[in-house]
Amino acid sequence: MVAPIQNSKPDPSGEMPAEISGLRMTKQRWEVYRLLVGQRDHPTANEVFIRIKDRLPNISLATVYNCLEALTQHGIVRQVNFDREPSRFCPNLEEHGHFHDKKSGTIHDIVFKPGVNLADVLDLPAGTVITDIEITLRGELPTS
Amino acid sequence: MVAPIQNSKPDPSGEMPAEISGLRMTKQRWEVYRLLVGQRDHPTANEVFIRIKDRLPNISLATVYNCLEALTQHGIVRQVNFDREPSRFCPNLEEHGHFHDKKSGTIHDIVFKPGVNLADVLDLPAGTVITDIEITLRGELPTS
DNA sequence: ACAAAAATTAGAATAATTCTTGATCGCAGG
DNA sequence: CCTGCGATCAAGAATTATTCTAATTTTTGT
Repeated sequence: MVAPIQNSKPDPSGEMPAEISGLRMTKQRWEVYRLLVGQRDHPTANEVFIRIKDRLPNISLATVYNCLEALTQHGIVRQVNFDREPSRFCPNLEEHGHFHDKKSGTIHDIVFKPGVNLADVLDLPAGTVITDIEITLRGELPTS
Repeated sequence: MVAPIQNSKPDPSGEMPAEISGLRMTKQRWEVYRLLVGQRDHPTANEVFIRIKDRLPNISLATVYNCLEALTQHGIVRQVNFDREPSRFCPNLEEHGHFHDKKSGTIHDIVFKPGVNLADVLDLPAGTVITDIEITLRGELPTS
C-alpha cells in the first residue's frame, strides 16, 4: 500500500516547528531532521553525529541515536539496514527500495514502475497483513 | 510440481561428500549443512551452535561462524538479516523473500507469482546489473 | 516561579561477530 | 611409516554498533 503523500514535511531551512507528526521538536531533533533531509545520502548514526557537530558542537552520540529513534518511530524518517552494516537513515517516506552500488559504495532509492504493487506479484496466503516492506538490491549501476 | 534444483545438493542423510560447490567438506561443515537443510526454520548462528552439540559436543561457536561463512561464500546457504537482529541462515537457494510473522515470530519463505521477475517491475536505469536481491516483509499471516 | 516530566549527556554495559593464537588434522612426498 | 605443510579448529580476547544508566539540563504545565 502506498502511503498518502505526506502532510508536506516542514521546510528544513525555515523555522523549527513545535512538532512534526506528533513528535515535539527539540534543537537536536530538528538539526538531525534538517541534516537528513538536506543530504539524502543515507548516513549512519555516526556520520550524522560527525556532520552535525558544525551546528551542535556539544551533542552526544547517544542523543543522535535517541533523535534518530524518535524520528523513526514517528514515521518521519526511515531506518535502513544493509546486511549487518551500521543502520542508515533515509528521509524518503514513499514506498521504495534501496540499491547498493558495489562500484561506488553509494546507495540509491529505487521505486516500482507506475501501477505496480508488490503485494500483487508475491505469492502470499489470502488474508496476509503486510505492515512493512524492505527491498534491497546489490549490483552495479551503468557507468554514467 | 517442484522446480528443478540447479545443482542437486548432496543428500544430508547420506555420506559426507569430499566437497560441495568447491568447498572442501569437514565434519563440522557437513554437520552444519545437514542441520540447516534438515530444519528449515532459519536458525541463528547461536541456535545452530546449540542444536549441533548433540552430534559435535566439542564444536566451538567460532567454528560455527566459520562454517556458516564458508557455506555462505560458496553459495551453499544464504545469510538472511532482519533489521539488526542476529543473522539467520537458510538453505533455500531459489530466489525468494522472507516474511516475518509478528504474531508467532516465525519466518517464512515467500516467492513471486509464476512469471514475475522483480527486475521487470522496478524502475532501474538501463544497464543496471543486479547481483543480489533481498526482500523482507513484516506483518501477520492469517490465523490458520 | 515551581514542581513534574521529558530530553540530553557521558560513559558504562551489552551482544553479535570477528580476530588472534596456538593446537590439530589430513594428506603428499620421501 | 614418518615428516612437513597448509587448512581447519578451539578458546578466549577484541571489536563495534547500539542500548542502558544515572545524573544534569531543559521544557512544560499550573
